[in-house]
Order: sequence, then C-alpha cells, then structure tokens
Amino acid sequence: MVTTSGRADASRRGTRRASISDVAQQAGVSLGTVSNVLNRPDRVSEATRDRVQRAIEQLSFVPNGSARTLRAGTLTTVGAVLLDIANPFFTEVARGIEDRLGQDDHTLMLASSDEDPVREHRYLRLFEEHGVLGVLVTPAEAEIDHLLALQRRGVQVVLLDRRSPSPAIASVAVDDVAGASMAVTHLLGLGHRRIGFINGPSTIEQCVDRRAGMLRALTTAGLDASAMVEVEVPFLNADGGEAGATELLALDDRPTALFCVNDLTALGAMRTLRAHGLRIPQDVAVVGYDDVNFASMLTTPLTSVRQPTHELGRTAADLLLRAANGLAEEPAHVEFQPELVVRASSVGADGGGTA
Amino acid sequence: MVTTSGRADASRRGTRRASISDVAQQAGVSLGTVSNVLNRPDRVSEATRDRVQRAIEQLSFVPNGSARTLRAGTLTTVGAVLLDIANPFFTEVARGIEDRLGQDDHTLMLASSDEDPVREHRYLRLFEEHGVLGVLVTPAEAEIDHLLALQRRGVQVVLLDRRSPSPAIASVAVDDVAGASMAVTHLLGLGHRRIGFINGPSTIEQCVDRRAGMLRALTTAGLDASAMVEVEVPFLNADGGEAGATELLALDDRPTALFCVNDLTALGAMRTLRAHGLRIPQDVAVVGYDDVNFASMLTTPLTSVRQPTHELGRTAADLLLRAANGLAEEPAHVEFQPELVVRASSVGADGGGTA
DNA sequence: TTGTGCCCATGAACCGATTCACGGGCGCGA
DNA sequence: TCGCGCCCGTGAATCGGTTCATGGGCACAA
Repeated sequence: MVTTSGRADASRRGTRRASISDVAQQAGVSLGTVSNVLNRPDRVSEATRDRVQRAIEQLSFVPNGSARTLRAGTLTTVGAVLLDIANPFFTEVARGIEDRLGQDDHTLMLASSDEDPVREHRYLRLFEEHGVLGVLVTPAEAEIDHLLALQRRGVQVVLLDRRSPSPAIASVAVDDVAGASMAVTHLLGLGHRRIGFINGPSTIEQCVDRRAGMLRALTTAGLDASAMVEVEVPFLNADGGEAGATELLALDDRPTALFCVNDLTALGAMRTLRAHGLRIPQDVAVVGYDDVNFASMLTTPLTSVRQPTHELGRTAADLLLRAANGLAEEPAHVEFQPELVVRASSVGADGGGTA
Repeated sequence: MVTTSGRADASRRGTRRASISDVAQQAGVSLGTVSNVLNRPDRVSEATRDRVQRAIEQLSFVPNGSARTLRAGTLTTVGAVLLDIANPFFTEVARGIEDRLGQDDHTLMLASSDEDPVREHRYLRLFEEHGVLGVLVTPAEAEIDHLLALQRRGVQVVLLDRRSPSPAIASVAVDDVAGASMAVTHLLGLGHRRIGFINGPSTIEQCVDRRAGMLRALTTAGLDASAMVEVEVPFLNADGGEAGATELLALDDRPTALFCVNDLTALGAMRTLRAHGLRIPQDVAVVGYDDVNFASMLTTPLTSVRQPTHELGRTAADLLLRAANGLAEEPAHVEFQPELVVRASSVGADGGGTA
C-alpha cells in the first residue's frame, strides 16, 4: 500500500535502512550469527547461512560502514590529494594508485587541491576523520609540518611526485635533473650548440631541477652555460610558451633548438614558430617534458620526456600499504628515472636523422 | 623519552587516537560539554570553551567521523562514479561538482569506473556503506536497475551526461542532437555539400544522437542523407580518426568537409589529411566534438562543439542537494544546449571567411 | 553411563561520537 | 525571604556493527 505523496523522498524518510538486527530477527538467529555470516562464513552451518542470506536479500540489507569502521577500525580506504585533477599527469598517477589498491581490496578516495593549501588541509582533515589507512599527497607548498603531524597521529603519509624533505616521510618522485639532462643531451647529439630554454618560476621545484639537468648536460658535453639561452615565463602553459618563444626569436643570434619545461609550453612555442614561418625541426627543433597524452597526436609529434606516471602511483600506493602493514623498516624514498621519447619535433621524419 | 624502535610505525600502534572523553578528562569537563564546544559553541560559557579548546590542541584531537556519522547520520559526503577520469571532459565535470558541493560544506568522493560495470558496482557499494548523501553516476551500461534499487534504499541518485530512461531518477545531460546539428549547419553554411562523418559504434548513445543531429541539419537545409558520407570506426580516438579519414579519402567523390564524433577522432583525421598533402580548411574543413582543452592549441586550431562541462557538474550536484533536502517535488531532468566554437580548421584565418 | 571435545550459536560489551532529560546554581522580582 | 527561570553543564542512552567468553547439544570413546 504505497502512498504516492507529493514528496519525492518519501522512501528516504519513511523506511529506515535495515540493520543487522533486523536481519537477525527476520532469519530467526542472533546478531552475532549474522555478523559471522558476513565475515567468517565458514564458522556458520550451511543451513543457517542460507537462511541469513535470504533474509539479507529480502531486506536488501547493506552493512553500515561507519559502524564497522568504528568498532573494527577496519582501515581499508586510502585518500589521495592531488595538485590538479585536470592535469593528465595526475590522472595517470591516480590510475596507478587505484591499480595497486585494487589488488588488496582497498579503495581510493580522490581529491584535488588545485594547488590551494586550504583545500589540501580540508581534504586531509576529512580523510583523517574518516579513518583512512593513509594518504598520498602532492603538497601544495614546500612546508610539510602538517603532514609530519598527521603521520604522528597515526595516518600513513606518502609524498607523491615530491622528494621528501624529511626522512620521516616516505616519498616517490622522478629524477627531473636526469630527465632534463637526457633531453638536452639529445639535442646536443643532433649538433645543436645554442639551445633556448623556456623555463617557469624558480619557486617550483621542477623548474629548478630541470634547469640543473640542462646545465649538467652542457657541462658533460664540454660546453658551458653560454650555450643556454634561458627565458623565464610566469605560467607553465601554452601562453607562456608563446611568450617565451617570441622573446627568443627576437634575438639576433637565434637558438636552433628549444627545450621547454613542459609539453604545454612546448605547444605554445611550436605555434609561434610556425606563425613565423619556421619549420620544425629543420629550422628549430623542439623538445618538451611530461609526454602528455596528446604529444604524439600533434601535427608534428613532440619529442618529450616521459615519466613513469602509472608506476609512480603504483609504487606510492605500495609503499603506503607496506608501511601500514608494518613491513617497512623505515620510510622509503623512491626516485624513478624518466625516459626520452624521440619524435618528429626534434628528428624530422625525413632528414635530420641520426644515421 | 621516545624510544626509536626499529618499527617505523611505533607511533601508530603505540598511542591510541585521542577520543572525546580524553579531551573531557584533560579539560576537567564532561563528555557532553566537549561535544557542545564542537557543535554548538554558543551553549557553552567562554571560560569552559577555552579550556576545552586548549585540551583539544594539546591532545591534537580529531573527531572520529565514523562515530559521528553512525550516531548523527550526518550525511555530508557525496560520491561520484565517472566513466573515465583520464578524459578531460569528466575532470571538468568533476570540477563543477566540487564547486557546488563546496558551497554547502559537502565533500566529494571521486571514483572512476573505467567503463567497467563491476568497478562501478563496487564503488557504489562502498559509497552506500559509507552512508553518502547521494551519488552522481555516469553508468557504464544502459541497464540502470541497480541505480533504481539504490535510490529506493534511500540514496539520492543523479545521472550524469545521460538522459534518464526512468522518470524516477534525476538526470543532467547535453543535447547531442542539437550539438551535431549546429556543427553540420555550420559546414553547410560554408558551402559544403558533401560531408564526411566519422562516427563510432552505434551502441554508444552519443554516437546515435550525433548522427541524428547531422541528419536533422541536412534535412533542414533541404538536403537528404546522400550528402552524408558515413564511416564507422571502432574506437573514439586518434587511431580511429586516422582509419576513418583514410577510408574517406580513398573515395572517388571525396567529401570537402569532415564532421568527427569527437576531438580525438578529429585529431587523427587531421593528421591523415596533412599526410596526404591536403590543406585544412582550404582543401578539407574539419569539425570535432567536445572542445577538449588542447583543441585550441593545435597547429590548426580545431572547430568543435563545446559542452558546458563545468555547468553540467554544478547542476548535477545541485539537483542532488535539492532532492536530499526535500526541496525537489520530483526528479528533475535537465538538458543543456551545447555551443559551437568556430576556429581555423573550418574557417581559415585567411580566406574562406563568411564576410 | 559418563566424560571429553567439537561445532555452532548466543548476546553482552565495546568502539566514539551525539542527544536530551535532568539538575545545580544564580539572579531577579515579588 | 521565597520562588521561578535561565544558563550551563552532566552523563546515560543510542547509533550499528564486531568480538569473544559462554554454553547447549551431540558424537564418540572409555
């Protein structure tokens, strides 16, 4: 006898969610037995088990996770606070995390801080309140005292895409110095001796490291910093790349190659080069960083430095689980090596080959 | 006197998380008073309040969310299960959702089903167990009985980017027929009379709708289906676009324009056109769908159909909150109109203008 | 027949918050 | 001086699970 009331949520307010004792009553057994059916079915006789299962279905019973977590302190969920969920780099990382967590039936709560420390704090708090096993964080600031405190309070913390400034906190990062060095060495190997570097603000760790990598490559090749023509742009996106490239093209002694601090920057730079009637790579070679998903799909596919994003996420999740299970002696600090992906923007499909 | 034991997790096992009664004891007040300080500070005298606050800080107390949810049934979290978190379309939608939820101090638990119904079910179950207020879902299958059941059990459900097949479930979608119609009308307006359509599998709702939109545009212009040269490709990505374009270019009577079912497909098609020495848009015009973030950054910026992704997410979250608060008479069904963004791939910067 | 042990089911105690009926103390008006 | 109310603070009851000490029933061996 269902009354179709005006309120769409009649069902919501009306019937209470079935609880474990409703099931027990329906099946004619005790509380504990239902719980055993759910968690340790082998300890219950088949007949009883069936009866309980039927009751569960009849009442469409779904156990209350809060009650379970409260009593058992189950700790099965892991939180992740990423810098920017719209960045393909981070979504790939998230995939890796999920992969690893899924293996052990853990689940992931995702959040994006959008580089805002306030949002980061809010999400960390939420995760802590929900009793997560641990958190994976790409901190929005260099300061990580709040993460140390969090870890002291019993929440496992692993830094993502950041080298840990403290041995107390585990971290997973990629060697940016090596990546940039590879990229520039590649350009040097193609004969370039004057290389433009479109870099971002030096407050960003990645920018500093990639610059260092470039210098290392030059030194190794017996050159000095004068072979590098650096411009600094405020934003690491296509507009920044356009501005940087415009500036470099205005120079008397124009570089023959460009190394861009990330792929979006490279994209803007390429657009500018074309607008000036320059061919890529014949007139100016271009190398980016990140190997975002569309780098290979551009009209002139972009040479770029690929980071093991998936592996980064997997490993971070793995460290977290190991630590949580007491398997880790002490916080681990993993650093991955990136890989250069050579495409037509540096080595033209016809001509310019290495042969 | 801290013992630096070999176990990194000494702190974890050792000290228990402070509870509300620890705080009460430390401050020399009762349980209820601490709770009042947290939730209804005005009912507590200032002196007591300060004392409790100090105790909270000393013990670095963080309330246990499970206990709170269990007792109060707070219902403050919302879950979202998206089809593919690596797709820029969905990350934009997620941003919109977060925006709206943040206004009311709700928080979002994100998950990606990767188009796998099993994963979708798992996450929905997790959300339900955690007592979420409701869920926003882009179902992986046409079948949505499980969502109806979920809603009957008291969890608000809103379909995301899907028209609801049932009036009982709210939905937010975008009018794909209109979007495709606009795109094709644009091409017809430029004088094209033979238009290639690179479409995906007809099991996907979007593909069906966009095809219908194209036909509607042709009919409206007094043409018939013979003006459409359709090829169907299995994957909605750049490889699919390449295959589709190759097929179309092999025809005796080559189309002068291409309408692609999404931007990735368009990207592949453009790559193929260039490889054949054809100029865009002078020889062949191209229009995509989705207006992904890099559409404007391509060497030849891509004309595309923009969907109000952010608004889609915002609205879905809004419907959910309204329904949860009993403000909605009955489930709403919102459909947005898309917008055509004209760029150089259809109307060359020089020449081909509409003037 | 009695004793031993195993299998299975029981239900009270507990997790950590919120809520609410209750009461002590104090001020104010009569 | 007495009584009424108000302001604060108290602590037991409660949410819905998990856990575990307890015990009934039965089979089998002595």
